Amino acid sequence: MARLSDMIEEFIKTLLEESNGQLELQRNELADYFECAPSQINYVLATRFSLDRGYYIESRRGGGGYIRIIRLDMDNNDYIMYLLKERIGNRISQQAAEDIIYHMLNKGIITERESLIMKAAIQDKGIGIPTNLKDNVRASIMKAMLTAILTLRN
Amino acid sequence: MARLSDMIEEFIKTLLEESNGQLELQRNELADYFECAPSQINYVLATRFSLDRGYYIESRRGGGGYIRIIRLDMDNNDYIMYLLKERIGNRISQQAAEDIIYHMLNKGIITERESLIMKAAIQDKGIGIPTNLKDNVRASIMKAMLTAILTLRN
DNA sequence: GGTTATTGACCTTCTCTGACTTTCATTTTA
DNA sequence: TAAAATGAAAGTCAGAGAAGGTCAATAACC
Repeated sequence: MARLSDMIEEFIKTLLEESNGQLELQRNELADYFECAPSQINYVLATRFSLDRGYYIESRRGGGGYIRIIRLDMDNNDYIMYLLKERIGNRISQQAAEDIIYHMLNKGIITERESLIMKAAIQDKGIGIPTNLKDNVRASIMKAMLTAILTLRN
Repeated sequence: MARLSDMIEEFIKTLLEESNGQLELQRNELADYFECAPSQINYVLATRFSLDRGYYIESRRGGGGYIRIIRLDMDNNDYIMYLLKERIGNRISQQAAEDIIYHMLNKGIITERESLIMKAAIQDKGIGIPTNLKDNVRASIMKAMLTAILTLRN
């Protein structure tokens, strides 16, 4: 018997298919439709539409709130996906991060201006907190920026 | 666009466009037009036409009262210098930083791609350390990125 | 028995309203 | 004519309402 999560996953994927890889939905509406708890939707999003699986989620609370699901183009972005899934873990040094940015510039994934902004954001000086945490913060920031670039390329 | 606030924001921006960046309006009139509470107008002004987003509000109460909305048009380099030297100190909230990035995008100082990268770099989620330090780290990163942009433009 | 799924209670954020306050111009009154 | 009253604005703020988020406890599955 098909599990609820699977059905919701299928449903969302169909919608994504119909809407060119990007869609907005209302959490409560969807939960009503499947007669389940609203938090069930979060579970499906977390387990089936994670970054690892090639999706990016944005949302907004309050009146007029929404959840936006974006399918990322994994095939044309395998280098970035590799960076996100394997190369960058919880920590990364400034040198390593700069090397990655340099490489992305060379491959034409980002512009020179973009490379300068990114380098500024991951500098030791920029981060300005105790050294033992810097590499962790840098890894977070780096991944957040890379994810932003992924959503751009669709 | 479901939200009333967004509709009012759009409306005001159209008026501003037509009137060369400065306009006067009557709060109650506008509230009547949108069939909402007058204080809704204040909410829109506070959240969408803040100083960080590049607008300045003047008003006068009593008979013949008005609200004047002024779009700020500062030289781009001066604006960045103001951000670096005055606006951003040791700490800045995510909302304020996002408003500034939004404003820079509107003024054509940065591209949309650059704005997304910058927003990613200053997200609470991206920074991933104890809350009490986030605003400090964010301020550092923001200033580092702005400095990079400033050097680019010379 | 351990992993995966589901729910519900509680939290956070954003929007919108209404009651109350303040300010200013005009008109009335002593 | 100066002070008081009136009316016409705009401002403030707390609270209700409308979304989505989190997490721990339980249930279902393999």
